[in-house]
Amino acid sequence: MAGHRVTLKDIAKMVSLSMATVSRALADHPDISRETKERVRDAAQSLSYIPNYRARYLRAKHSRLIALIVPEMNMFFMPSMMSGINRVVQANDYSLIVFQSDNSITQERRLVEYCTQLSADGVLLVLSSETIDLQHLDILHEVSIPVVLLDKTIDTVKHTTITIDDQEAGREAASYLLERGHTRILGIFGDQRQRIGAQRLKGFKRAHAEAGIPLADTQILRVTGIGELEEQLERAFAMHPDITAVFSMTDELMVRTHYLLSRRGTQIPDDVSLMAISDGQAPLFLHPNVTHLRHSGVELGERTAHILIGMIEHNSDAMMDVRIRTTLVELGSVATLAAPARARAKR
Amino acid sequence: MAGHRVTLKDIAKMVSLSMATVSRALADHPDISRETKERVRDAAQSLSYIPNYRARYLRAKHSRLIALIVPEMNMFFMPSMMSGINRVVQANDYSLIVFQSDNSITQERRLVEYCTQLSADGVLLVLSSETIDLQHLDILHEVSIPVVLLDKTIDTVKHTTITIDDQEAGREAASYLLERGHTRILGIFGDQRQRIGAQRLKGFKRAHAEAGIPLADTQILRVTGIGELEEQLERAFAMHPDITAVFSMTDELMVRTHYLLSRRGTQIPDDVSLMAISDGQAPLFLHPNVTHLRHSGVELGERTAHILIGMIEHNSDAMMDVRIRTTLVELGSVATLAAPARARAKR
DNA sequence: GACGCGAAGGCAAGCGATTGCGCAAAGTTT
DNA sequence: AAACTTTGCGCAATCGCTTGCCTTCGCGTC
Repeated sequence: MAGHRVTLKDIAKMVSLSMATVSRALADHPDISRETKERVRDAAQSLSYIPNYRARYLRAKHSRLIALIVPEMNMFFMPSMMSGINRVVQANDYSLIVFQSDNSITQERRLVEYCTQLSADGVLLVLSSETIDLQHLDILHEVSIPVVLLDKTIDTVKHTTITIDDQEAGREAASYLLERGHTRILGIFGDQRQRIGAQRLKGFKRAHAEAGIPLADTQILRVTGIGELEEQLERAFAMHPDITAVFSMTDELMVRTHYLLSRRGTQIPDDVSLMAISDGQAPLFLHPNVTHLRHSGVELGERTAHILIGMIEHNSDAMMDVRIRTTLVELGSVATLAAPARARAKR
Repeated sequence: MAGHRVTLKDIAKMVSLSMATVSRALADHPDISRETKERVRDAAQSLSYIPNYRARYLRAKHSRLIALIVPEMNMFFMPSMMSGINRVVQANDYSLIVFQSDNSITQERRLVEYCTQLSADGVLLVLSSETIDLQHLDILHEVSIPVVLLDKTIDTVKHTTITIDDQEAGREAASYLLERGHTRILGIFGDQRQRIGAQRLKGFKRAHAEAGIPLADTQILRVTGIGELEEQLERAFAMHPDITAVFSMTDELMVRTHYLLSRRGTQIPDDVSLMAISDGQAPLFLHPNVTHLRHSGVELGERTAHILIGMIEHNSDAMMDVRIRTTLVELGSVATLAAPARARAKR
């Protein structure tokens, strides 16, 4: 019907004023008289005028767009993280535009470039599994678009990063189990090329070292595809019949482990205890609920978004490296074993 | 460093040509000579020129932005749906900008308006639970922005809608159970004000009617908050000790039901069979894997995005109503009961 | 030699807003 | 009454790019 969208010009024509005046009137600029403002507003109303933000932003040289690039949408971490991000992004009048790199560095590169072309005001990046260096982010720096890396990342001294305190989480989990008398713990880890996996494993090992408990390399599973888990698990149990606890680095690994354990008839926690690092949802719908070190995806998302917006608005590019601590949530999946180790823990 | 972004003007200056020529050269316009094109391209290279899409789009009167408004990011359906949407959106050179309405109609309204201000080329909308009419979408129609409703929706004759074939799914699930001899099935449903819940229930009832099996209203749980489930479940089992199967309308309800059943020591499927409508992920990490009617979030997302893009590009506003069929995935959570009902099914 | 024509580019008007500066009329000051 | 201030508004440039139409030039044609 309309044909063309109503613009300032149309309003200007209607009230016989210049576009400049109309613009200022709508913006409640002090230079404009009260009555003029009213006339203009009425006209805008009656024409059902809708301001064109893109034109406005073009002129203002920003976009109020924040781009989020994720490798994939998995059901465990992403939703809560995105929810957190989106909440603060929206609250600050930005819009979130999300891209998937499908874990391809090529895609990731393309998307980063695309962000510059769209002149995003900032970008949030969860690295793809193929990403091993950060050169493709230089272009963002050149056009001074701030970027913050979150969750999955690699070591860098040039970019602001915000992650779980992975190493500490790994350590705490293992300590928790060790303190409860478990001296043979099976650790299930993901791809070791990712920092996240490497760090959690490091903490896991450190806890053993600190407690003076030996840790065989065969107690550590490095699972790159969820399909491998079953076989690796069986082998580990065969090799170490004395395993009393299993630690799972992620939710995905945890639910799968829980399933496999249930299927082979292993009782949790009577036969084997289970513990994980989790964002806290999955542990609640597994029986028994699994004790975990909780990292809130929402919190990570919110903090990240805050930081990015801070960088955008203060034009700062101070680099920081924030680590979010996890909190222990004790549910029913860990048994406390008898005497010896117990005593030591109490000492 | 740069101070200002390199623009066509800078290139024009560098090669002493007009902006128009530079623009055409970069666009490989036939009016421009081969050598000029090369000179221009080289200059663009050396200045590391980045085209400003927003300026281009402003001029072209479109945005290549598709907005997706969702009520919330839950872990079950959203990730796969968004993944599907995003894949086709990206493949067609649009960008997806996502908003959360937090299940608030006020927010939803605001966001829809925001879409017009950003001049999104199209809107994908998953209705908030508070939405009971679609007036707030009229504004989209006025400025001719196509919109398609998906998943959670309400009845409408004015808007293109794409959903699971909910009623049929409910019917099939119940039939499946009935055919296997379950004559006392507990149905767990969500909020009945939502079309999705009402339809699935309708199908559930129809299956009973068709099979001539009585269905007490107490066999139907209407759960509006997941917290209510436990109590309702207990009450139902107390009232109907002869329940042999439970049907769960969604993943969320299903995992919770599975958990509660496990906790009370109910064996699946020996004591009680479990069946659900699901997007197919959760059933795999529960033990035993649960038999379900699968609806692919990815597929729904992809089809929806395709349709919307079609509407955008062909400027069509033909209204349609597509229903996606579910497929049965038989896993280990349903037992087949003995004689009587069996016989009837075979007949 | 007048004419036509294609090739290669430039002019300038947009897209829809914002904003520095200028200017006239009205009000204040001295 | 001359000199200043306000008040209220318009001019025109600008954001960065695209595109319809015009111009210029060289060349073939009759």
